[in-house]
Amino acid sequence: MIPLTAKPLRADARRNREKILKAARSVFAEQGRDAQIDDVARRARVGVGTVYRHFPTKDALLEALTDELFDVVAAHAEKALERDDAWEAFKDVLWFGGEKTSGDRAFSEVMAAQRNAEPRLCPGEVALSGYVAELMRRAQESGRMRPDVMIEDIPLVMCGIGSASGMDHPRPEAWRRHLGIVLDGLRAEAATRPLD
Amino acid sequence: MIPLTAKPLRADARRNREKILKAARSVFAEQGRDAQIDDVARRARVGVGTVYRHFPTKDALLEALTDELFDVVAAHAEKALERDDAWEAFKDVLWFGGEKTSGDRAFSEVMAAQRNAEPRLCPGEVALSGYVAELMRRAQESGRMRPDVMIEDIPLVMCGIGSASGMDHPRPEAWRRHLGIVLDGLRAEAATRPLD
Amino acid sequence: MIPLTAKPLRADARRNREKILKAARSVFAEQGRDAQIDDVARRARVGVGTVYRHFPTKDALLEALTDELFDVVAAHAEKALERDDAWEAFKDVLWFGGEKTSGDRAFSEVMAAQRNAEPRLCPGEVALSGYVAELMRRAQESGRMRPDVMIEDIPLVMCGIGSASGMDHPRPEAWRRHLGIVLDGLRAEAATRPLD
Amino acid sequence: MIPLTAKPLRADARRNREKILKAARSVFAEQGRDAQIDDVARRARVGVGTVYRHFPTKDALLEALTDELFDVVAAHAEKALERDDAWEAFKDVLWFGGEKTSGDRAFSEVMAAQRNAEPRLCPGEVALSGYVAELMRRAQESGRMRPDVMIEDIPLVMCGIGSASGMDHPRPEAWRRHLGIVLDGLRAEAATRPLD
DNA sequence: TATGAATGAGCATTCATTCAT
DNA sequence: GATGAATGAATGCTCATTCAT
Repeated sequence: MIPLTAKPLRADARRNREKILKAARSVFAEQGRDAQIDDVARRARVGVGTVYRHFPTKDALLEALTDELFDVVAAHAEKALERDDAWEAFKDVLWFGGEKTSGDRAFSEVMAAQRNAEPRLCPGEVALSGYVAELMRRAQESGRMRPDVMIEDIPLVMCGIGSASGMDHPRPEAWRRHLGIVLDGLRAEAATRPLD
Repeated sequence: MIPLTAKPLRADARRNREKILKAARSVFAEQGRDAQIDDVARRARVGVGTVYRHFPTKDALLEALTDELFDVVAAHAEKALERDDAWEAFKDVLWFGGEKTSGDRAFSEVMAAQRNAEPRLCPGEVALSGYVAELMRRAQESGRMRPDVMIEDIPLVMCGIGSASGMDHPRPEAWRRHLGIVLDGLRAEAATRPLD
Repeated sequence: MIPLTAKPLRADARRNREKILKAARSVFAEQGRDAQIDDVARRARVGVGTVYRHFPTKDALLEALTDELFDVVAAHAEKALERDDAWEAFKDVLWFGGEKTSGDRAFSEVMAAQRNAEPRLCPGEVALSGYVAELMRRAQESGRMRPDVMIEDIPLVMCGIGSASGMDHPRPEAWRRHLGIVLDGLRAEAATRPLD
Repeated sequence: MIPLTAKPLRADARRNREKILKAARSVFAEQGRDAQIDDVARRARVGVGTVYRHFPTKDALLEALTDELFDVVAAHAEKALERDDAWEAFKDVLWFGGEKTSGDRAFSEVMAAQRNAEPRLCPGEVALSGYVAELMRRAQESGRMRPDVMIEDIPLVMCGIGSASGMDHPRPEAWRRHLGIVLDGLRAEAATRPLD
């Protein structure tokens, strides 16, 4: 990730890049993908041009945010693989993902938009998918997770959580209750009949 | 609802209104809330002006669609109240809601957008909420549904299902698997610990 | 060209289209292709949207102007074909073309820009080219025009004339003197040696 | 022209200036005056700032290129004054000018743009104009050049040639054929009637 | 009343120029 | 001096909404 020849000027450029990402994160989380680049620039205390120097299009910026999210959760999942109790590890990853994802209006919108176009898979998403699939395999082997769940079921769970984005107003704990229910439904003992 | 003085021209006006609603339904379901009014008009084989005569703003049209959806599901829920087995009735309502909701890109988007504004409650939603709450009370009383679920948890379930909208491409049954898991998690036996 | 079913509303729409073309003609002639669509709209006393309703992009508008110019000159050339004296007819077409072309900053700029992309040939240009080629063939046969000129030489003559666009300030007759010289150079007697 | 106090650093500064001019020449010749300064800087392997240190504005850079061109041609014209045959010398200057000018998209664009603003006369252009005027006087005196041509007619000839810039794709010899025709039209014998 | 043309605020993006390093 | 990141005014185009026919 870190180039061997770190360029000196990158110091303030990188700082700006971070400022922009941070601002974009909050602006898009609050207002969704329809938020304006000018708002991002303003909140980052930076000119629009600077935003465009770092991210060639609005979509590129949105992708950067999404990718970053996946990277963070993937990193968490990778560590979780080391735990002995796969089921607990799996749950931990979902809770962590919920923490990072819920309340981010743009995230679910971007995910949704992508499905209706080409489902661009960023590296982080691929990695995350692999880690979680492995955790699920182990958790099923240990008899804790119901055997009929597939990795394809997980994105839906995350989307459900993400859809609680703006819901924060009344009850920020809403997604936690939701994930609690889902996780209970994923237990081996919960299965009343095979899923489809 | 029905005006006392039924006007004669109402015949083809109502026909137009239906054409518009039908067109809007399919256009918004396919393209989400960003779809253009012109597209709706074109698919309804009607001028834009006519759309605006029936629905003063785009949001009003979107609301009409949402309200209608709630009305349909509420009607179904009202009938479900007559069934003996409250738990089965409850499940039936959710399956029915999923059927109506999934695959409608705009529905979840509208719901999401609304939360970040004033959470306008349409009559149908209020009614539906009441019916489902009653079903839940009975199902909990009968010991089939976990006692710590609240009516507030249900919208999230529906949102999760709705978020599977565009997902249809790969697997149209995705939302069914998801609802299956959630319903299993809602059973009394599934509860591993109280929801927050 | 004229559709059999003339639509009624086209009345004011066509009027607007003409207003826009007229305004565009003068704006682009004065300021060149860098003129702004907003200026065109303002001069046409019309909203920007209206310009875009009639011409989907700035380039489309520019093309419409160019095409129109070619159409007019082609029509003139077609009539010129009926004259007995081909050489006089040929000269007449060039004088007419100069009249229509000189002083139009955008015309030469568009022509130039096109050469560096795909040399889109509009119907009018194709037609004009055919008529002029025929006039040249006859004029050469009659011994009035030098036999080594080719139709490909003519666009350059017109470009030369067009390049006198802004020159109007000092001497609006500049292009006439230029064309006079060129025409003399095109006479059979003028040839001192074959062109390349 | 040469400052009295030659500064030491001038060595690599001048080298940079040359690099920039060379790069600008090719970039603007290829892409016309709409080419970007960043492209020039990149091709010169220099930062944008360096370009701006040497040329305060884009227009200044463009002017420098034009001036240089005029200087070169003026120098050629000055030498041509020494020749005995003024008509041959005159033709030689035009051929030389064509050689330097054709294929340079920016040159004609700049010339055109200038006419619509203040017709800034650079020293080279003034000089060139003087030399060519003298050549014309002599050529007319010798009876080889038609007596009704004026120095003001020459820029138009050069513009015509320049307008063949992008035309190179199909036929790089296009401008030569054109100049051949024009020169024939400038001969005394060619005149069929006085120019205007 | 229906139509669809007209409107114009709004937004993404570009690029000449400035300035901190 | 050189660098290239930052700036932000400028511009092409969209689309919800209005209104003349």
